[in-house]
Amino acid sequence: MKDISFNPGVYEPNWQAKWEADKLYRSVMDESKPKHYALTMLPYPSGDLHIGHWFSMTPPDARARFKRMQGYNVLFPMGFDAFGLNAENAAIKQNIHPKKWTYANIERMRKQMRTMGAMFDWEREAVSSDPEYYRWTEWFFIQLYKHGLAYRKKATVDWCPKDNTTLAREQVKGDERVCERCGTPVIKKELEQWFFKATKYADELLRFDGIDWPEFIKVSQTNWIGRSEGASVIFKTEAGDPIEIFTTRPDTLWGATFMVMSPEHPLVDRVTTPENQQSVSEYKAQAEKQTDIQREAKDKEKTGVFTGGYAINPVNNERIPIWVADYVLMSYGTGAIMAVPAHDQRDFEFARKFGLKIVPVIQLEGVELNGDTQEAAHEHEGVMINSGPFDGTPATNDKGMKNPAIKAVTEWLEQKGIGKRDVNYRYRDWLISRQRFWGAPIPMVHCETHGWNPVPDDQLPVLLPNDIDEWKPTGESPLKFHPTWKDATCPVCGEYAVRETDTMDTFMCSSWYHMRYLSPHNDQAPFDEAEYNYWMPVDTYTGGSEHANMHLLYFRFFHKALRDLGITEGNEPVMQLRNQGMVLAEDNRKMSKSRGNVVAPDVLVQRYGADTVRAYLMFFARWQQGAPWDSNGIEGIARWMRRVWTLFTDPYGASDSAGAASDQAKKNLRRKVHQTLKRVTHDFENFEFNTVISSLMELSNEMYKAREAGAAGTPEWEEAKEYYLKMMAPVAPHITEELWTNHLGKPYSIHQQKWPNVDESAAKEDTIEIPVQVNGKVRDRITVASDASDEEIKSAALASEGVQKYLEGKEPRKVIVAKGRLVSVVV
RNA sequence: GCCGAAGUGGCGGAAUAGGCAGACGCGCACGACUCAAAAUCGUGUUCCCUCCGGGAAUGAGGGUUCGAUUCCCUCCUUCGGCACCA
Repeated sequence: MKDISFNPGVYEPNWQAKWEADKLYRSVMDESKPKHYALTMLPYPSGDLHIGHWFSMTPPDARARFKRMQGYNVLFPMGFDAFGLNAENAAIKQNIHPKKWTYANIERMRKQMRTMGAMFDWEREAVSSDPEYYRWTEWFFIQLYKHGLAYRKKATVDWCPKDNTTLAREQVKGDERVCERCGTPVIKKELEQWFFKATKYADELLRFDGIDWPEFIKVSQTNWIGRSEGASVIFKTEAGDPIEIFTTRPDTLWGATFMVMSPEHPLVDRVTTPENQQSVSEYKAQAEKQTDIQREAKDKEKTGVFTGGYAINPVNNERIPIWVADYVLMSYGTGAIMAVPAHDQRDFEFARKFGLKIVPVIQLEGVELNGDTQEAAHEHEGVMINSGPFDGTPATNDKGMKNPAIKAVTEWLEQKGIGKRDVNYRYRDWLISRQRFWGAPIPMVHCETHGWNPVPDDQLPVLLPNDIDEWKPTGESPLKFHPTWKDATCPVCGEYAVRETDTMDTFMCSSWYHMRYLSPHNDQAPFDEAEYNYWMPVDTYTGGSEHANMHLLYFRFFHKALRDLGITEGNEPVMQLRNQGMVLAEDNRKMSKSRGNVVAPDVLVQRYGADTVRAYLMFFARWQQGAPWDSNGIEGIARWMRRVWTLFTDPYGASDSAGAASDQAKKNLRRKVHQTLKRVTHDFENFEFNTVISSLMELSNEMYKAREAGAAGTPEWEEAKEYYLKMMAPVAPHITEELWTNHLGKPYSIHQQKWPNVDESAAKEDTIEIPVQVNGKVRDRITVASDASDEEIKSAALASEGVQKYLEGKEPRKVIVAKGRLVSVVV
C-alpha cells in the first residue's frame, strides 16, 4: 500500500539527497546540445539566508529548470562573494578571524541553499576568498597593470569615516553622499591610491548594442557616465599663463565676461595679486573645511572672491576678471570655467551677486535681451549677436555638433588654433584600493630604487596572514601592522621591497566570478579555454537592480578590458539581464534585523516545505517588481499543493463514473491542458512567474471538475496528469518528482523529461462566445463556430435579442467584426 | 530641474496584437461536514441605484477610435538614478 499522506518534510530531503548522489544537476560540456548559461548574482556570506535570497534565486532556478527541460544544456552555478567588510567588522566586534567567521557562514548558507532544491551545480562552486580564487584576482590585477590599465595616483578620494576606507565613486550614494555599505556620509581625502582606467571605455560602455538589458539600467549607466560634448578653449592670463576650460556652449564664448576657478585649481596662487592674497587664502581654507554635501548643495547661495588677476578672452581679446568660487569643481572638466552669465543660470546668479558684467550673445528673434535688466539666464535657442563674425547664426536647443551655432564656432576655434572639439565625462576611473584586511591583496611591491613592481607569477597568490589579531580600524590596512607580512623582495634587484598593504575592492572579485565557475579548481589559468568557448557569454543574468551603476558597470568594464588583453571574447559578458524587485517586510519597510521584521525562510520551509515557499515567491508578486510580504497568502499556495497531491494520489476521487466522460468533456480537458502549456511556456520564457502559478491553479481546478465528470482513466486524463507534473516540475521539483516517480510510476527523473509541445489544434476552441457591443456597451453574447466567417458572425450578432432591442427596428450605421473577439454595432 | 519605472477591488495581482476589466489567490461573509474546533468542500464578494434591470469605474483631465487598463497630450502621486557637471 502506497503512502498517500502529504509529507514534504520527508520526501523533500530524500529527493535532494538522491539528486545529489546521482549528480542530476552536474553540467558538463556537451557539443550536441545548445547551451544556456543562467547566472544569478552570488551572495555575500553575511549570516543566514534570508527571504530575499530565495526570491532572487528560486524563480531563476525554476526558469533554468524549464530551459533544461526544453533541451538546453544548462549551467546554473552558485558561489560566494566572500571578501568584504562584514567579515572584518564581525572580527572587530567578536574578536574572531574574518576567515573563520566567513567560512562558518558559508557552511551554514550552503546547507540552507540545499533546502531550496535548486539545480545548482555544487561542483562548480567558487568562493572568492579561497586562495585558489584570489590568486587569479591578483593575477588579473597584474595583467591590467602590465597593460597600463591599473595605475597609482595621488588624488582627492571619497573616504568612509565609519568603515575607515576609501570608496569608489560608484559606492557613494544619493544627495547625502553616503557610503553604499553603511550609510555614513563620506569625506574627502587626499591619498595615493590604485585605480583602474575605466574611463578608457567610457564611450564603449555607453553602447548596449545586441544586449537585452532593462531600459532603466541602461539609462542609469548612461547618466552615470555622463558624456557631454563641447569644446576646450585656451584662455591666457595677462602674464601669459594658459588656462584651459571646457564648455558645452562654445557658441556663447563672446559672452564670457569673467572666469571662475575652483579653489583647488593650481593656478589660483599665481593669478592672485598681493592685495587679494589674504581674502583668497581665507576662501580656500574655508572651502577645504566644507564637506561635499555643504559645498554641492543645489540651493546654496553663490560665494566667491576676486583674485585681482585678469585673463584675455581669446575670441574678442576682452580683459576679463578671474574669480575663485566653490561652485566650480576641480573634479570635473579642467577645474576652471569661462563664465557666461547671460546664458548660464549659475554664472548669472554669481554675476548679479558680485556686480559683474552680463553680455547677451544669443536672443530670440524680436526679443531683445539686456544684461542690466535680464532676470534670468537665457539658456535656450535664438540667434547669435555681439559675436563678431557669427552674428546672425541660428542657435538651436540641440546639444553638441548638431547645433549649427556650436558647430560653426567649434570649427572656427580649431582653424584659429584657440580651441578644439572635446568631450567630457562624469565617469571617473575605478578606485580599487581599500584600507582593509579582508580582501584580495594588491600584488605589488615597492622598492626604493625600482619603484612599484608586480609580484612575479610564481609567487602568487600573495596570501593573507592567519596570525593577526589587531583589527582596530585605524584608517590603514591591518596588514600594515603585521610584523613581517609587508617584507618582500624587489623582483628587479632582489633587494628589500615593501608589499602593498591595501587590499582590492570586493567588486573586483565579483567582476569575473562568472568565469571562475567554468573551472573553479584550475590552477593553470583563471578558467579553462574550452569551457569558456562553450559556455560564454552568459545568456541570462538575474539579480538586484541596486547594482546598476556598481557591479553591473564594473563587470562590463572588466570584460572589455580583458577582451583587449586577449583574455575574453566578444564585447559583452551578458546577453540578457533581468532584475527582480525587493521583498519588503509586512509593514511595507525594508527588512532588517534591527527592525525585527525579517521573514526567515527556514521557518517557512519547515512549516510548509520548500516547494510551497518556492511557489509562493513566484506567485505573491510580480517578480520584476517585488512587493511587501504577506504571511497569509502562503496558505493559498499550501492549499494548492495539497489539492495537487490529492488529485494525483486519489485518482478517482468521489466519482464512480470513471471513464464515463462525454467526448466533449474530454476534449475540453485536453484543450485546457494545451492552452495552459502554451501560456506557461510563454510566461517562463518572459519571467512572468506569477501567471505560471495561476495558470497551473486554473488547470488543477479544471481537472477536479473533469474528474467529477468522469474523465479519470481516459487517455486525455493521463495526458493531463503527465503534462501537469512536467509543467509544475520547475516550480516545485520535489512534489512533482514524488508524484511522477512514486505515484504515477514513471521513469526517474521528471527533471530529465522533455518539455511537452503544444498541440495547437487541441488548444483551439471549436465554438467561441463573442460579446456584441452596441455603441460601445456589451448588450449580448453570441456563440459561433470558431471558424465562422465575418459575414456569419455579423448576421448572428444582428439577429441577437440584445441587439434587436437596442436597434428598435432601425438599420445599424456600422458593424465591425473583430475576428474571433467581438462585434461592435453602431446605431 | 533632467531621465527612468510604476499607479487597476479591502490586499497581491490578471487581461497575446486597441476588443467581455477584475483571471488566479489572500482576506471577508454565509453554508455543508463536526459535540466542537482545525482541516476540507460549496456559494458569494468592485462600487452605486428603484437590485426586474440599469449606471459608474483601471491616479486626474483631455484626444484619437465603432471601441482605450493598452496609443497620444497635459497634470498629479509613489519609487529609483543623476544633478552648482560648465
